[in-house]
Amino acid sequence: MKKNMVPEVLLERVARRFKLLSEPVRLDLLNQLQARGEMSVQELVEATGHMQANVSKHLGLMAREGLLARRKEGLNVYYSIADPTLSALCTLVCGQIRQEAFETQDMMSGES
Amino acid sequence: MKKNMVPEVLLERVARRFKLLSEPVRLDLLNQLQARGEMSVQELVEATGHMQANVSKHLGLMAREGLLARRKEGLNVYYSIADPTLSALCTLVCGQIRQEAFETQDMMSGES
DNA sequence: TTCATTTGCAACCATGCAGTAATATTAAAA
DNA sequence: TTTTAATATTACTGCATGGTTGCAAATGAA
Repeated sequence: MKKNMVPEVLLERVARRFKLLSEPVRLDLLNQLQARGEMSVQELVEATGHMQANVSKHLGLMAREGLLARRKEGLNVYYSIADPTLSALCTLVCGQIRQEAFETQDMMSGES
Repeated sequence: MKKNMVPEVLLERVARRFKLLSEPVRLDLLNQLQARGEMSVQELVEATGHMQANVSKHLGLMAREGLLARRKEGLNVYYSIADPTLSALCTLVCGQIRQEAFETQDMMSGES
């Protein structure tokens, strides 16, 4: 019997939210925005070294899904983090991964 | 220039961790394990209604990636949650999604 | 031994999606 | 107007992976 039912639609929404965070390029973009605040597409392209079309695609997706806010000004489009839980999520996962790395003597360095 | 560099390998590990949580079936299994503790494959099949081969596949993957612990006893194999941050992650995302649903008058019911 | 139960594995198919190149769109500047 | 810059979109390719089927392996019971 099905117990502890969670509505199918909620499972799917949660899964889709996690899926947005399951790409290194998107995490890289989010990390930049977290550290430097609102940035234009061009700034993000320069900061991360990824191709413009790819950056634009990922930013547009994250904005459509509610993770980012979008503001147009002249030729530039500025993106910023809109989901207040993002940093907490990444901090949790980063911490756990560092912990696992520590336990297996497989150390890593760098900021979250 | 690349600023606020995060090691590529860390980005990939974080992405892979989020990816594990980006499937409704896996979230369903984790939810059962969170609510009822250690369970056998068969119990999880009955509790969720998914096919045995599919459940086994997802459980094996999550165990290999460190999310679950695996214990064999006779014919049965028991899985349990090994990553202590899982419930916090799901709670954060569920809460945010409920908040967004509330803000858009698109209410949902059910437990996390 | 033979049979039944539980679990895992291999092979297959279909879908999704990341990356890229080329082009389109928009807006400002000359 | 023409040109230039910034961003988005389209079409395409290739790869990863979720679901299924069928079977194999392991274990215990008859």
